[in-house]
Amino acid sequence: MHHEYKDLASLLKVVAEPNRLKILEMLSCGEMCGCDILAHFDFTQPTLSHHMSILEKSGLVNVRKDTKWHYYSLNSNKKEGLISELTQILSKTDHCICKDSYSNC
Amino acid sequence: MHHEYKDLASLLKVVAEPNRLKILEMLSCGEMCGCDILAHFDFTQPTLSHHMSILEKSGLVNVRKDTKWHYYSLNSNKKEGLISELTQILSKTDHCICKDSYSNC
DNA sequence: ATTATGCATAGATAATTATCTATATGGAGG
DNA sequence: CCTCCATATAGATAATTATCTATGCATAAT
Repeated sequence: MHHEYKDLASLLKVVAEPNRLKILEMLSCGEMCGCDILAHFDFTQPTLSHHMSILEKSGLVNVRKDTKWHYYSLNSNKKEGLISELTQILSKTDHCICKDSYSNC
Repeated sequence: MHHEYKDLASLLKVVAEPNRLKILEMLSCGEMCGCDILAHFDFTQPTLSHHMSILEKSGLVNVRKDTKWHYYSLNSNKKEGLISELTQILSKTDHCICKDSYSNC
């Protein structure tokens, strides 16, 4: 399995969770701190911390730490990269795996 | 949690797997039968059957059954719906959750 | 008829993960 | 110094899932 698929799948996995999708949508409006994000959910603070950590590690979300508060924001470059990679892999292209020499289709 | 997030997350989960991503890319070139798809992978036939079943149920892939063979193809409408929904949820919009009355951001 | 092929199903297993409670850390304000 | 508040970490658990082997079933080919 090529890195291409694994890497994109990993990033998609980050996004493929309803709570994280909602968080990302909230951040599309602008920067928010953790406690304000938490107010929109039913789960506990450690669970939010878990989700934010995953979003952060993926690169989709940036953090700005101001003393007590952590301000999260959407990384637009990463977001656009995700969408364009997904779009490309699902679209008919000349360098599709089906065109290579190992293929018999 | 609104249906919107759950539904989109479910569809993203289908796509967030390296082998299924590769299958979808292969199908972007056109229809393929199961055995030809299998030839591109190291896993066993029941595993492919599992992945194709998930792709089929999601609506991303259609099947045409011709006697012994099952010919799989990409459902372009579903594909485009996925990309547009993801794009929209990650973009700043007027009807973002942050704009509603329950929000304090 | 018998064998080979394409695909599905059943059942088991190991890995991942979303969640919880309990606790720690670290800054703000009295 | 002590108490609140925002966040992180540790450890446990239940659910999901990608994979395997074994087997069944239908059609094609000989």
